Amino acid sequence: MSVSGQPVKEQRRTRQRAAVDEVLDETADFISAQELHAILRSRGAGVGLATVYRTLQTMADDGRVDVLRADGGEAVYRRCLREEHHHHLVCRSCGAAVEIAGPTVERWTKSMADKYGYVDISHTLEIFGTCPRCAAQSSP
Amino acid sequence: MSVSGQPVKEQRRTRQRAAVDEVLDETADFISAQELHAILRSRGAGVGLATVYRTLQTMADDGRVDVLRADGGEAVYRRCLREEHHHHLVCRSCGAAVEIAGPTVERWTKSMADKYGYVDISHTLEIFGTCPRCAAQSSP
DNA sequence: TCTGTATTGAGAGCCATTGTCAAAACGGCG
DNA sequence: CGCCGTTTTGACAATGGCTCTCAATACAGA
Repeated sequence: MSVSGQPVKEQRRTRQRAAVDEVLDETADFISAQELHAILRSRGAGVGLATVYRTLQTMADDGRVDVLRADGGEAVYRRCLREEHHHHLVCRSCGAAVEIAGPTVERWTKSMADKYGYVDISHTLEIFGTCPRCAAQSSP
Repeated sequence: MSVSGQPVKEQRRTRQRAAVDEVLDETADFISAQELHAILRSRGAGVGLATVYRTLQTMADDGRVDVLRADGGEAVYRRCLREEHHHHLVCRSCGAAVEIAGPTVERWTKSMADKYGYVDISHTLEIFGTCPRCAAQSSP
């Protein structure tokens, strides 16, 4: 996936999509579709849940947001700064994330795949931990 | 998780748990709880779905099976050969997996975490691709 | 064998996510 | 500016994975 360019079909500018975009811009942490929907709702912006899901999905397909699975398997989204492929160092407690690139890892996965004859490779790598701020709060 | 030892509480040997164990032994690929349940059912061994879930979950907690999330977020399980921490090269098409260890990666994630002050680190890394066998079938 | 406790299982329940489809919103065009 | 074909939306139903409930049942040690 996301190997080809971004020959995105349509893409009308609508109030709903703008709203979702806005929330993503303001949020530095990974959030779920449900949370995003709740924020919009509390903010008065009426946007249907289905629309939030659709929008996030489209954005994810286009590579405009990053997706990863929370512990329970729930999908969480985040607007990323760097366009290129990268990974995250995510705070288990507050969701704060740092984007990191790992040329070493990329090379390593490639060599492993080659070694075993696997083709059309992709990979997922996320690091979870407790960020400095949260760590400080729990043991002062 | 799985940092501490395995102070597993009880663990009675039951027909159901043995059945699940058996299927896992015979299966080299990652399979979902639902699939495992279907296999048991087709085999005549009556084991409730809830039990399959519970058993797999317990095994996962004890580190006796590895878990990872399929594309749709569904959890898939597999009995692993090596006890220590490792990763997988998984076939997107048939689920066949190769276990691989990556000292380089372990070191890298550790250094990244340190760099940003994150503590109590854990990480997930899985490589997906098409195995030689499946690749051969699709373009002969 | 007896007994206290761990385990099971059928089914209800929970929750994230997707499908449906008529009504509403876009945006290019005249 | 209003028209129109197409894209989007959204309320709600429907899926599907997974968990909870709790009475019935199967262990395992005495």
